[in-house]
Amino acid sequence: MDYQFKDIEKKWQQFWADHQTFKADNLSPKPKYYVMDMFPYPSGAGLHVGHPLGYIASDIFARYKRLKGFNVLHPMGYDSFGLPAEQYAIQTGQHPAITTEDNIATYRRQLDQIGFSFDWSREVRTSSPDYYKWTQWIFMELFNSWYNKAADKAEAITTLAEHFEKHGSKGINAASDEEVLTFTADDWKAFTSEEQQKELLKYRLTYLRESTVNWCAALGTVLANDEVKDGFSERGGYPVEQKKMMQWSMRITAYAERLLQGLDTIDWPEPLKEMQRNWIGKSVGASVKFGLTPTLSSGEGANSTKDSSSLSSGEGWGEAYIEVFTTRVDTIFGVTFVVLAPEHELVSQLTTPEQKATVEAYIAQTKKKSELDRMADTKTVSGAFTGSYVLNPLNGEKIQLWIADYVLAGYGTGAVMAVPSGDQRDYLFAKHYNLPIVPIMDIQNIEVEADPTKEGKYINSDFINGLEYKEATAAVIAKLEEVGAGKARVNFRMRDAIFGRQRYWGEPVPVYFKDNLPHLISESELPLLLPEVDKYLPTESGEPPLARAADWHYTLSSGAGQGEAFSYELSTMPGWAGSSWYWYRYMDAHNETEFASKEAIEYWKDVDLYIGGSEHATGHLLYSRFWNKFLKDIGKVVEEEPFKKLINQGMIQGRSNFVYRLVDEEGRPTNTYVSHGLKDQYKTTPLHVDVNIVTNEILDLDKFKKWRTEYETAEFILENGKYICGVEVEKMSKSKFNVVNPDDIIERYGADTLRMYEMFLGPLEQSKPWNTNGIEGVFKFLRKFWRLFHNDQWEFTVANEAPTKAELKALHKIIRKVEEDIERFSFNTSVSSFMIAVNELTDLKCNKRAILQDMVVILSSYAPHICEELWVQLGNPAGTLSYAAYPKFNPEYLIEDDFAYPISINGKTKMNLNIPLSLDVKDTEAFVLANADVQRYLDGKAPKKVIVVKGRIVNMVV
RNA sequence: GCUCAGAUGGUGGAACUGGUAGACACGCAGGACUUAAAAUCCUGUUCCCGUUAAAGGAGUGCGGGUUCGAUUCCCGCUCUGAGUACCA
Repeated sequence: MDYQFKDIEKKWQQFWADHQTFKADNLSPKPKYYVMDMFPYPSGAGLHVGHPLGYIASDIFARYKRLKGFNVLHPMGYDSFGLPAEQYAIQTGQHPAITTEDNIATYRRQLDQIGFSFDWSREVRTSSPDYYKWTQWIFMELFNSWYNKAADKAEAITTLAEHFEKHGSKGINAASDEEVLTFTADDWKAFTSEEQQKELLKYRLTYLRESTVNWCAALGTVLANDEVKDGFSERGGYPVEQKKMMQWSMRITAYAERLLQGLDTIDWPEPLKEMQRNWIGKSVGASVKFGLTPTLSSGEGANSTKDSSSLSSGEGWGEAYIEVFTTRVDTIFGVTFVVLAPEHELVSQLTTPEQKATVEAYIAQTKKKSELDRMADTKTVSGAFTGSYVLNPLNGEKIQLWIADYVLAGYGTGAVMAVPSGDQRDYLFAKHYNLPIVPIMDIQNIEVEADPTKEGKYINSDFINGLEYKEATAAVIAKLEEVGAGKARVNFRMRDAIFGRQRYWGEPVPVYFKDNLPHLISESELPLLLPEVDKYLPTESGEPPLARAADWHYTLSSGAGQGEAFSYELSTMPGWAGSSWYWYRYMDAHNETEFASKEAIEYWKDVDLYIGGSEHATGHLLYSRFWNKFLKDIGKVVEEEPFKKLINQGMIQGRSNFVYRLVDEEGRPTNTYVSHGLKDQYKTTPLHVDVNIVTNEILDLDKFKKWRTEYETAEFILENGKYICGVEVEKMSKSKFNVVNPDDIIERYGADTLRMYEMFLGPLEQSKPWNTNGIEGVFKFLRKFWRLFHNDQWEFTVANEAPTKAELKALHKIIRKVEEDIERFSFNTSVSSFMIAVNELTDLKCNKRAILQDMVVILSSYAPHICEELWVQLGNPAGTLSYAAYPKFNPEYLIEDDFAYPISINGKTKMNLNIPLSLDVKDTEAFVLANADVQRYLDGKAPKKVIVVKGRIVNMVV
């Protein structure tokens, strides 16, 4: 029979499902291999042809690894909490769980059609209670932990409480809030239980505190930094403003250094690592305290962070100071002013009465500027003098204190020491306000701009004069430490991640409030189920949707306060909560007593290959690494990094087609459409046309007329009897009529063709537009492959004779090629090689079992359905192909007796010459020179030089 | 501005450590089969000049360099895409 892909594919998909062919075993003597895809959010639109690209690549890899003898874990699930289902619920009143369920069904149907070798018995859904029970459990573990910097790991919060009990706050080096108390053991014991809890909260790895958040009014929720792009929400593009709110946060900054270091140990694309490094933003420098002047302290408006009374002590600096962060502490003698962010908390106190009006006007002006304006307008210099002065801690020099919006409140200490000779922003500021600029390097050129050089020797710099950069930095830091005015410090740009969302469709936070303090519910009460609500909107008083849940309160089953009803936390967890640990759930998806068993985790360990898009660089991929490190610290998992190797598949863009509608003199649209090549001779407007009625840019006129009623009577101006459409690459979207659905492709060509064509399109990592033109080539290839096994009457016919040398050569070439290609994720080149191999075997009229059976195994990772069918027809038991052995490459079959050397003169190839490979370099040269054609090219002259690279090339210089 | 990735026929792309540029496929042109069409098969297809065939020249974004030899390595530039942005 001819190649009937529909019957074949249906049959084998059914077989795999019925026999659970791809179920992975948690106990196996085989080496493990874990191949995972970024699980999808099941949107209402279903899959388009771009979505499965990465899944196909990972599936080929997973199937290949099975053939190579690995026990492969290749699971799939759904990231099913999220905003779109909730937005839909708000509009229609439909419960998000129902839409989510429907969407998952669509996704599953579409995925099944493509023939993936997923182990569906391990499917996870983040919105399912038996899954989010464990997300809540991890949250509780984080709440119960603090980060001990001395041990460089997370520890149980009880160890911190014990330390406070014994030693007070002394000797604790922890990741914590900024304002923690200093107290003795006796102080601690004297604290009320609430006071103790309040203090512990400042150390917990997930904590509640008043913080400035990205508030998106249109979405009614806060957003994490990575969910905000240029002042607008990443989803929906709504404006985002800064707002102070009581919020749950994750103390990811505790792990900043480990997150940075870990990047060097994993095999990820360099650009992606770079993005994470930038996001973490480590800078090494020093913090320096600029003391407030005593003159000021006795005057109006003086105050300090600690204790203003000590200012009169005459120390000059000491208790009252401005702290700055700098990466160039060596330039401290070039400081000519200090600048605070306008939002700095000490600004109002440090403004003198004379400057009050100016400063307040400036603050009002900067407040008006939106975040966007402030970013866009980096050229204009603006600021205001506070009237106050600070003292340089190393030479006591009196320095003006300014405010300016080029200093950001959220970075470092919100204050900078300005060195106009070395920093361009400080330079412009100094020029604009006529502040002094002092050179500090002998070779510095500061005539037109700042010169940040580290070369040369210091001048105007007190005790470091004449020194070089390295020794000067060390000397300054030593001196600062000696006088107690500063120390070496590392600063990170990364902030703690906001962990609450004022939304409905997310994991409830397992916390209730008693005396205004958060408490965990008991572990036995997990999962804390998402309650039913009448509407999915915030309440009239602005509380999150969960406040609408009737009768939703926490009651203590025992102890103090028993029977009393406490209110639950009303915000839910953000979208990234469920995706920050899901690879562990796949290891042991149905465990009811743990998130995954110890045995399962110790067997599977980590993800060997993770494939997904680069858009998750600073979100999911960073949070996942953070949670993984935490779980490692508390002894629940074994690897420091969760994803050993990661590959970003490129985005599949849309390829839009256009028709050109003629417009008349007055600019009114007509009913006539001009072909692309002639459109410049007319006045036209381009209109998107459905790419599914266009083939090789030629418009199907009948389909076009039927497409929409307005085109029913359309007329055309054709070129060469055809209507040619215009082309443009855009995002794939419904409104551009360029969406290609995999279902349609499978209907016409089958899943095997789709799989191979998606790979054939180009390198996996590269972004490229989808173009269905060309899919015929892959389809023809599969038919040609099928034909190798069949005679002219389409009867299955294979011969048992021994293969010829040529046949073995064709086979072993492809055995090696595909192996090499898959190992380096170059799937597109494999497809070409398969075509070459089948073309060769077709030319050789090869139908020998010894060749074809191995071909079936090699091709089966790419085109599994057709191969299963042929495998069985070859007489093998059904279902054994997936676990067959990849054929062994034998280099002997590729050994050649001679080689057609390209003979070139001065690097230009002139001819080819067959020369036995048994000849050595010298004999080869003689062989070439003896050739009559070569002599003709040389025109009788002897070449100056002859280069012979054995088995590659002969080059003659004349 | 900074960082990264990329630029090869009409199109998607190949050429792995410097060694025959354009594999493989699409498209296009011509042919076979057919009453015809579809399907299938065969031949050609980087460009220029020339043409029965040949022979010749140019050629991997642009300009230089290293080398017997460069799509590949080095320097400078242009363009495209992505990320990031007053980070002290």
